[in-house]
Amino acid sequence: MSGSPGAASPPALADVAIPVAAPDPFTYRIPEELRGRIVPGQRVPVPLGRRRTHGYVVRVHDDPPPERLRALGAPDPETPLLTPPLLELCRWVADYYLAPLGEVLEGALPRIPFEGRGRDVEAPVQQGPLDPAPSLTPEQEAVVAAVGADLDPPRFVVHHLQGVPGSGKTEVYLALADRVIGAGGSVLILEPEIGLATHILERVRRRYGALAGLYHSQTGVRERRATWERARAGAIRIVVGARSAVFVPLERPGLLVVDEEQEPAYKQEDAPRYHGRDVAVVRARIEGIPILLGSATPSLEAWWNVRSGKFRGHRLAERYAGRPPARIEVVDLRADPGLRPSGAPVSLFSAALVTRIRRRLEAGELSILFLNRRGHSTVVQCSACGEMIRCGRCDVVMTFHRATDDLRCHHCGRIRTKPERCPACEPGRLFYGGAGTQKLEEQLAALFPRARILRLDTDSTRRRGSHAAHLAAIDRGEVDLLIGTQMVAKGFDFPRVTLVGVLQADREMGLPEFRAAERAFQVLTQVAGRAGRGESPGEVIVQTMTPDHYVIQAAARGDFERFAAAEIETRRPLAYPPFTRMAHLLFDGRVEGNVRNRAEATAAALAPRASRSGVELLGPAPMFLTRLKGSYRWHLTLKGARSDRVHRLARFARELRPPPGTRGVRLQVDIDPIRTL
DNA sequence: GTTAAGCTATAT
DNA sequence: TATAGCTTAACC
Repeated sequence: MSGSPGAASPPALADVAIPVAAPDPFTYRIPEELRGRIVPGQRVPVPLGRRRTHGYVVRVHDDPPPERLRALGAPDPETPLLTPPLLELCRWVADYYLAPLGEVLEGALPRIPFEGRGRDVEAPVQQGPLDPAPSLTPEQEAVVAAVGADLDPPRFVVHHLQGVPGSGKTEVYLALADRVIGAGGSVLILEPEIGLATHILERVRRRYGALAGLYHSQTGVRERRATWERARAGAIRIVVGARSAVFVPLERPGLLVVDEEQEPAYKQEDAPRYHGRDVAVVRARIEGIPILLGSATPSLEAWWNVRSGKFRGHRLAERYAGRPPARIEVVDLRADPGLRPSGAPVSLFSAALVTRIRRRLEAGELSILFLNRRGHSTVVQCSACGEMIRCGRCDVVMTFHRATDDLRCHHCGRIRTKPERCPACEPGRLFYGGAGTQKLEEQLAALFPRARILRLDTDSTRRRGSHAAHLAAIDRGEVDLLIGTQMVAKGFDFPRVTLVGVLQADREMGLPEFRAAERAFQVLTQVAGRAGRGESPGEVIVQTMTPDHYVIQAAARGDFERFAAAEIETRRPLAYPPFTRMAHLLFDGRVEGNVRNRAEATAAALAPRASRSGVELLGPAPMFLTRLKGSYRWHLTLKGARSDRVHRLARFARELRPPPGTRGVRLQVDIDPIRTL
């Protein structure tokens, strides 16, 4: 290459990240006619092997080229799809989560057709007068003032708002949004799931009309692209969305909000396995703007960061309109009079719960009964030989479904017709044990034959639109008893609910994961928060076999501090997060021996490096769900106080060449894992 | 992701 | 010995 220093000719090479599972970008030649017109962030057509595909320019340069070099095509569109800060953010995601940059970029952008000059789609302008901003409580004002201080001039600070359910966190977000939008900036609000994002958007629309936009993976391609383009152009100034919205371009970004920051749904479970909340924090840092994380039950990590001064913490302790928090009563199922000698409850209901339900029915109020298990019977077992009906592809028992009169695997979806006799010992009779929402519905109907019962779980809301239809029926007052899985625990605001019954609180704490207790506390608090949002005070009954457990005790008192203080002391001696960072290595394949071999070989290669760098290596061990969808699963966990060292070891493991005897085994690396079952 | 090359189990 | 069926490595 000629390189006369003064008259620098435009670079001749471009690194292009292609959405394939290749770890590094590919280098292409920039043809003469495109020299000087190629910049990072552009999408370009490129040849790869014998086909033509597209990629994203991530760097232009004149470094020594690789042996083989092919030419890229004209960028389309010419305007880069990624602004420098978003490209930097995607680079960080690819590097931190060990994902190919091309795949990160592809996932960060909506589908934009080639040659399709970004025609601006008209926003649906419906809308009469907009809602005025309500006046805030002094508590809310104080938070707005504190966060607001970092808006102008903008400064990267992580704020954390802990507010009891119903304390008006959303109003705080919107008051801050008012300021940002008033000053010509834009705001991004992330919600953990699509349903919540849609729900919040309705509120935001009433306030900002066409300035508001919704963005998530299930909005149609057209709408998704339209929102993306309008946000980039500054026509939409407040975007509400789920995880993937963290990559939406914003004109003059002024504030990021992550609502319900503790929700595990922020973690994407397939590659790239990023955490929406954590990526949002990095984006705020890159953009140099404040970010506000909100929660009723903060993640232990966030709580710890507030304590250690890394985040600025704020509180909302009062419930809206001075409503008292629901009264929570813990019922010890072991002491219930209706127990069998074996200790198993005869019915799912304690006498206390039945009394309360009856009272609410008489008063014409709505009760929610929470059981986090769908289906009818969670285990079908032979009463003669003890054999349980298992999936065969997964290492789990199958659940009996009454509606379809069959058995289903909740992990792979396999359906098996209901056997009349035990498949193992023939004469044996089958016993339908364990309760899901369908059995609960049955027992409830037997107890209260005149009550109007609605069951809300993934089975009853599978059909498109049925979820909304059910919610509408509740709104119209056509339901007396609402049964549900965690679907009923989140976000929705039914003023008529005055009683919440938690059927099996212990269910939530049994999983062999270090976050099980945290998760249980969050779910219990959330579901309890559904009670007493209207005029009448609420009441919560928590049925449990372990009334003294610290999770139950703290949840019953609505005392997050008490929970966190206890939980942190269980994590400290075991060196779990927030004291450490983790990386999870999952090996899976059809041949169990090979899976095990690869896990063991990887562990052997990692062990000396791990001990040298102060990282703890757990395993190899078969996973809790050892077999899933026909694959065997083993895992290794890396745990250490230094994030960079844990990360480096995970990268090393990924780059290891699989030794012989490990054919057909896949390795999935998960940084900061949430689920490790 | 896609493709071609390489390898193994199984048919011929 | 041929071939399908699957895994691996490379793609710039």
